[in-house]
Amino acid sequence: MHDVAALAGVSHITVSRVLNDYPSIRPETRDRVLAAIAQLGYRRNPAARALVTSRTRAIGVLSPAVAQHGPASSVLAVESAARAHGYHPLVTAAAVEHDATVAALEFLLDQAVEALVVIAPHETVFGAIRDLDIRVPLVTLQAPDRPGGIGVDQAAGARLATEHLLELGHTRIQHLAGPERYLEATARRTGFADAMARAGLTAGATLSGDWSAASGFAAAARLEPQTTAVVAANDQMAIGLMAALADAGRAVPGEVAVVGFDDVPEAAYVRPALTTVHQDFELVGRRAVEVLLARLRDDEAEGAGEPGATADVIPPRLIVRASTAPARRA
Amino acid sequence: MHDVAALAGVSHITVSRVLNDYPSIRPETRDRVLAAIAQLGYRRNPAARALVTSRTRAIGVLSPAVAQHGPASSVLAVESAARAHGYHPLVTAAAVEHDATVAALEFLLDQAVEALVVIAPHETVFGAIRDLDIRVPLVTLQAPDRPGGIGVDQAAGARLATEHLLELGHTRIQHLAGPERYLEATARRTGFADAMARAGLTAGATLSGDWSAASGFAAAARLEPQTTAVVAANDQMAIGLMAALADAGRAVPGEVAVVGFDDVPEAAYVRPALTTVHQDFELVGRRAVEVLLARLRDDEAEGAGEPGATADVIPPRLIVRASTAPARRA
DNA sequence: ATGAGAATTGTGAAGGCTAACATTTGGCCG
DNA sequence: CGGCCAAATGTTAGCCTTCACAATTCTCAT
Repeated sequence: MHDVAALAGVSHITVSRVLNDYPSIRPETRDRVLAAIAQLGYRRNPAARALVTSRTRAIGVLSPAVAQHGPASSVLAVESAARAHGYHPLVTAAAVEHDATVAALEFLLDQAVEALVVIAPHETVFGAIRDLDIRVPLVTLQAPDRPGGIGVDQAAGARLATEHLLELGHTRIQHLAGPERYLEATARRTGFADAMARAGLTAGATLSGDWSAASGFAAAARLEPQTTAVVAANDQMAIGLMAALADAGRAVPGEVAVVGFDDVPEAAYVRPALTTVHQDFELVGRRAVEVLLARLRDDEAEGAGEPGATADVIPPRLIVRASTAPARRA
Repeated sequence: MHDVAALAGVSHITVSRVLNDYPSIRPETRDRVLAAIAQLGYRRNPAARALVTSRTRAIGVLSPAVAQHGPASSVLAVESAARAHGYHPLVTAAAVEHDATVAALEFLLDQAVEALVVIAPHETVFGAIRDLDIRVPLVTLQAPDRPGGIGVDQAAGARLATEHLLELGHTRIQHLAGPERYLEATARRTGFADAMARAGLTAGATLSGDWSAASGFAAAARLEPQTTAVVAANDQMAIGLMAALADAGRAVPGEVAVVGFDDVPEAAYVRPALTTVHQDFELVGRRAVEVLLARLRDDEAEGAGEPGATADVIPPRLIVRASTAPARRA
């Protein structure tokens, strides 16, 4: 910076002002400085900047350590939203274990992130958050019923899926749930149970998987004989389940109708095409960053009067495809 | 840090030494400092640290802006490898356009990353790299034939897939290629062409898609009537293609055999299960970080004597499933 | 012209940390 | 029991920015 100033024939503070779009700078001076910067290939040192402003402009992102569509989309959305606001994301993946989660959060906190986004949270994360006494704004994605939660209403999505099957005349329905500790999994299960209860029906036993197609495949063996429809907690498991049914010679949707959740890009291209619940991950990510930045601004303005945890609920959308059909009359 | 020092009854430099595992500190002193740190919940300011050491310990990751399995896995692998070495990743997604790529790289460089990883590079990236005069170590993933490239041998993978079809007796084979500007796409296309040429066969017209299942689906319409097998440049397109074939009542693999690429988790659970080429993304990511850190160490040791661009090639593996079968005799 | 006020630029300090050098403490040998 | 060396700890300065305040220059109305 010193060199730039010398080359442009100004003081270092003028360079700083040009860099920060300070209003009252003579255009000619600005040009001279800009030229010097370009000539020298100068880049401002973010560490020095962060030191003096005490703002890192970093947002920590805690994501599950899987390459699945949902989390990956969320990371992407958060990333681009953050960047659009001049922030940069520090992405860290962690397994579900308490220690790993704590370590990952510690890592992010050590980097002095100004805010945190937790994607696809599980119970452990909340424990870790409590243990750590986190002082930065934090949102959790896809758990809109929790304080600080933002995302698609998971329970509503599962309800939608279930009601779709009910409307088709199904009465013997089972739920293929995700791992218990994931908030998304429990919310979806609740939504399913709600819809069944509301219809005055008793659900079949809950099957459970680990989000993977393999676990959906395995779950098929535990399907009850009278079941005519399954609400799967995500598309991967639904796809695995359909594969197992196909292998067993049981027609989908003829004998068993299947609904997924997430609307992964492949959902429309498996056969039969998967009826599923679409989530707007892009919007969720953008909204999360907006909320975070707003809270950051509030903190800056004055410590008190925090608006608290404004839950932000985005409605899901049912996409009907070929994997669901009316129940055959008994 | 000052407060910690006061509480522990030592000077700030001793605190710094404890934090940095400096050898000669009396164990008792260390414990006292550690206790003070814990009591105060003190965290070292990374900006100040970076300022004085002039090391940010940040690695920039440029990834394509898609939530697909391949890139997502690579990001994840790079992330965990970097963290294991005390670095943190700055992930930035960019579209393929030149300007977007330059902007993304500029962004990373502005954050003073010490090294760069470019995932799934396309031609534009190399142009952008040239334009920017990048002075930090850089590796490109999945383009092992380029200088600084690390990854699975894409051409070899496509060759493997093609040879598998040839062994099954297929002679009328078409390639469903990825977007032209992606290095992975061209390498795979080359591998396919090689294998065909070696077998003395003429390939059918090259179909092209954009990596998506939808584009694979659309490509089915352009399949030549005599074609009995297709080598798709990725699994998504293969899945889309199979869906279209199923809709058209053409049996897979009976009438048309299909091979994919990537071995996405769903590949084993579509029906027919997809024969594909497996890549060890985890290993690629780890290797990339290792190479980068080694180069960083070398730079530190002395400017000269750089080992140059050590290309690092990882072999792919063919996974045979149900979507390929012997060609029917003519 | 001349002074007021605005516009533009400059000076000095500080932010939290580590490196280099300086000092103190403790152990051990003669 | 003094002195010397190594171990342990302290002092000072500086990394590169930005902020607060200060000084200069310019523009006009009088």
